[in-house]
Amino acid sequence: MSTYPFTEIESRWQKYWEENNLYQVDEDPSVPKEKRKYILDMFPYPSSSGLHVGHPEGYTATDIYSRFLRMRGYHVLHPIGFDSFGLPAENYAIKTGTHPRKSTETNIEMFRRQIKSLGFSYDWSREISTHNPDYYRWTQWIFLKLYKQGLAYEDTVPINWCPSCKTGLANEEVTDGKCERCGEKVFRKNIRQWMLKITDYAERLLEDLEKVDWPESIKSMQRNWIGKSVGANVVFKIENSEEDLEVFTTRPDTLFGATYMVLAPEHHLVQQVATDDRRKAVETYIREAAAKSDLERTDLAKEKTGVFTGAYAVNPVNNKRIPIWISDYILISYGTGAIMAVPAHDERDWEFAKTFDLPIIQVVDGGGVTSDEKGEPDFCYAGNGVAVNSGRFDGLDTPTFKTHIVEWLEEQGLGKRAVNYKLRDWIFSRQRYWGEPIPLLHCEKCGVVPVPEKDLPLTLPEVESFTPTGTGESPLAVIDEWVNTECPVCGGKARRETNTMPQWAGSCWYYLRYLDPRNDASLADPAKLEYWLPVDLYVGGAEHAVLHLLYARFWHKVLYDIGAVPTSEPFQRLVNQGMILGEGGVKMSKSLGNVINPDDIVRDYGADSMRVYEMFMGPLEVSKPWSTNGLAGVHRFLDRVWRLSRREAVDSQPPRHLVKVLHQTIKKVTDDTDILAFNTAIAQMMIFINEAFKEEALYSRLWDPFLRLLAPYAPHLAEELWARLGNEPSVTRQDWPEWDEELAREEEVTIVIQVNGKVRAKVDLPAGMDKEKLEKTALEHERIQEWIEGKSIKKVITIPDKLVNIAVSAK
RNA sequence: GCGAGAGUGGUGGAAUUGGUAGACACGCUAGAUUUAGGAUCUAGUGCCUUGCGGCGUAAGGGUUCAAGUCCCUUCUCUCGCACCA
Repeated sequence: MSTYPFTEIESRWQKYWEENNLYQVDEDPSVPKEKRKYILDMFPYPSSSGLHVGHPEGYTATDIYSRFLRMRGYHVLHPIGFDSFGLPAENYAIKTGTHPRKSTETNIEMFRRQIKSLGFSYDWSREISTHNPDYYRWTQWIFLKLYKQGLAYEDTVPINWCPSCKTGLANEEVTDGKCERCGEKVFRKNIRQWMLKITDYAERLLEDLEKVDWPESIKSMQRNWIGKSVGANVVFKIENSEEDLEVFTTRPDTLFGATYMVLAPEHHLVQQVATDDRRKAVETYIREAAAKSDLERTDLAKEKTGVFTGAYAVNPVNNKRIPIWISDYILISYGTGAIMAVPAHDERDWEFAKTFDLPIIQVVDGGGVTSDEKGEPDFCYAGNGVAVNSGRFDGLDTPTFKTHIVEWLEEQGLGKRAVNYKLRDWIFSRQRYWGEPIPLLHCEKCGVVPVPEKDLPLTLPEVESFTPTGTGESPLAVIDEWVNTECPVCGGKARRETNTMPQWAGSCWYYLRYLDPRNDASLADPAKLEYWLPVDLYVGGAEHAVLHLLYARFWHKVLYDIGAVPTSEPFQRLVNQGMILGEGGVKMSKSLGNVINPDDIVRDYGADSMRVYEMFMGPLEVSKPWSTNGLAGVHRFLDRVWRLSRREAVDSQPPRHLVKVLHQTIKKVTDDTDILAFNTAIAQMMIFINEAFKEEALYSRLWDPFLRLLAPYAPHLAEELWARLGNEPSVTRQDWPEWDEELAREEEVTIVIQVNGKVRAKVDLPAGMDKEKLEKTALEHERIQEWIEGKSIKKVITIPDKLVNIAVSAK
């Protein structure tokens, strides 16, 4: 393949950019707020396998956009760093004995080299790594703020325990009942944990989604995850008991249809209400439920199970006695851990009632519910409708009934409006070594005591073995000289907290540290936070929709509440890049052997080809398959640019049609780059090159602006050709070209002539011809005459510069 | 099941407010050049048809002079959630 000397060109300009600190940015106060842009990539976890082709996709997009903005006069902050705490490095340490710091830092070096080889315009002076004590000092500082705000608490809770990783996992790290990292089946285990009260922020996390410019799918996933439900808590009396039974329902309008109650097996009243003759069955059931994994409990396909407790509750609306059951389809962690069951109007209750032959009473007329011989409906209707069998409420529609019944319950002191969220508090402990130590002490006298801020960072001790103890404690627990310490309050004996933070901690606030990465007095100078925040564009994978992006928003809001950041949301605009699949549209994976290594691409085709190809594949947001042929096509385009540049440059007036294509190209590339439609911008540059290639000469008046357009996309090649044109570097410091609408205009347009909506002729005419003239031309057209002959013309629609449509009817 | 999104040539994908469907690229075909080439250049390339012409944007219906685009119904695929009362 004929090819231009990309290797030499690329290394030359990368060196030049680095030596001249071309992309370093400051907080110049003379730059007005609207001319400052913060363009952020999701920073990578430096894995041992190096960069894959998915990384450069998002990184190239933000790089092109950053370079484009700079050329248009913006002050652009575009940083990068590494999310360097986490399990893989620790698992590697367990296997090989290599200290995670060592393998992590080796991996970071590899990533840094790979990222630099693609010519991204990062401000490397701001690089950070989350495992660095200068960084995690502030992660710990934020944790202490959370603790002091009452947002961190200890609790012994059943957590998802991965027997292979020997650690607890957050709900979000469990997929299909299996550990997201190792695939091992997860089961429940009670362990003392540090929890963060993200639930306190549920409402604001939900509401503020309105304020941000994010993909609707991500917003919807977050809403779904937060899972707000509005309904009522209703109190039921228990027969022969002092205790009341409170349930949460979103359908208080179906109270008259409640035919039984169900408690979660873990509900605190179960033991009390169970009658002696039922006690044995109840206890057996509780034991069985406890032994089940979460996966077994939530397996939808399985039959409903449960037992009757022997006790009865009283329905407050009609004083009917209804039996109390227990079943594991009721979750202790949601609502009150108990429900009123309305089998006629809830699918789950319906199944349960059918299994155990419990009564079913229809109370909502959905328009089609019929009754069987027992007088019970023959299917479950969960929608809205008109109330029936509900005493004086009969005839009310569902929403009205809900309002009325809640008012009535509140008057009677039997219930009140209630809101529930699916969102749970965040289990913030990991029983691992390679994470930020939680900066707390357990003092024999004072209880839990925070490490004084002046003693931060609380650094990780050196250990011999990274193997988890498996008891639920981290490897830190066996380092006596680290664990045993003095209480800073009373001076007595104290033990350090041995749990570490989960991997999400460091990534919750890294975008703040970029603003002031070497500050050792605060997490960042408030003036710098004020200068740059919020992030104007954040690009990364959709896999972080409810993990990183929800946690980061939560921390940001806490920091906002204590006055540490000036905005209520961190990321104003979010774009998810699509996945890059292997050739043929299958997933890229090691086992399929179809993984593309960016190093190979850079070596064989060059960084510019890699960049332009990844942007040319299709829209940024969608998944698309890799194609080496497609890559070669893009490389061919850059090679043509190179060969064109070798022609003799002339300063004469270029032909009109080329000037026109150039101005059309400037317009299209400007508009498309602005909306991240890089694929169509590149297509337009190809059109320009195809046209220019037909000329003998190289017109420098066209070439200069074209190179500016090319610069964000293929910065090395553009830089080289810019210099060869006799200009001083750097092209990236030049102004973005302007187009002239007049020069971009087509003077001749093809007019389509239709008869009854079908194209019958096409004519080339001068642009801007008026309607009458167009219509006349169309009607007189020879071919059209044939089509309309002997027919009567009903209507003629004329769209200037586009078409003439003649509607005729047969006569 | 619920929620979100998507279905356009052999392939990746283009198509303001409804106004020439298939830009650009890959692949393919033919030719030129070349010792040769998977390099380069030129031409062609949605399907059917010798031609006139007809048919074409998942399927069916509707609105309109005009529908890939708007409305209704159905199907398929991808992603997320999943007994959350």
